[in-house]
Amino acid sequence: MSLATISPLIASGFHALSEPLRLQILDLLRSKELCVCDLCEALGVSQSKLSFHLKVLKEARLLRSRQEGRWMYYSIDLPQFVILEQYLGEFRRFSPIVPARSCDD
Amino acid sequence: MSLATISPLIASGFHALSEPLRLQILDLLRSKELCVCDLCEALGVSQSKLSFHLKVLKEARLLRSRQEGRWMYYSIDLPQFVILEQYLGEFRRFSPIVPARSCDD
DNA sequence: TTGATACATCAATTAAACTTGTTTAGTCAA
DNA sequence: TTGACTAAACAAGTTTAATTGATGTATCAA
Repeated sequence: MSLATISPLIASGFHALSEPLRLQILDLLRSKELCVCDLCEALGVSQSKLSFHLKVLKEARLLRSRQEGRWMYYSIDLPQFVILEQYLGEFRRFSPIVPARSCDD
Repeated sequence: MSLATISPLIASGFHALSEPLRLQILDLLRSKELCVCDLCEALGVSQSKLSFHLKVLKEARLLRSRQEGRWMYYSIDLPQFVILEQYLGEFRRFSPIVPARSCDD
């Protein structure tokens, strides 16, 4: 993967991950999918607020949604996590072994 | 690593990574350290603007700086990249194999 | 000491993100 | 149908982040 051509999805992915509440949402969804009302209750935030952040996560392709009756279930959309993980991993390939210079820190 | 207790550094790390210009800066620094004027010239942005973004990256511990005479050299600070990479990797451990459900996409 | 260079910081403005309350649309049971 | 419920969409207002231009500090060479 060339880092010179940075996909807009990369930046928006990291942006989606930059909010504490959104990280909490992802944490809750790690093991199982949940509907919005479950998340609302678990996080103690308003539905409207949650809806905004779920939209950010979904547009960054970190979440997918599935409707079942009147409930909307959200779950982790793994591929984009892998892409972001690999993006960060690229930095290891070109940098000296950790820690770089320990002599004069 | 428990995801329930989210370090502020995690969120600020992802925040620092959420800006296209900051990603470009990191890209330029992947293979070698550079001084601010090198980055200024390579990116075609004002020194003041660059200084602001370098500070964001440094506060997120993605960059380190080293002064040599009147030049300030910036370079990748790898450990935090590894931490963020591992944070993303945790999501793979609990989710089904990629791709999750390929039947009805 | 003077002037030039390299960079950081500040204050003011602009832009983007987030919050909150309300409205709209879809689902389901009675 | 009606009414209760769930979630998305919308439209404020508020907060936070980014940009710009000017100023400040340190280094170095003349």
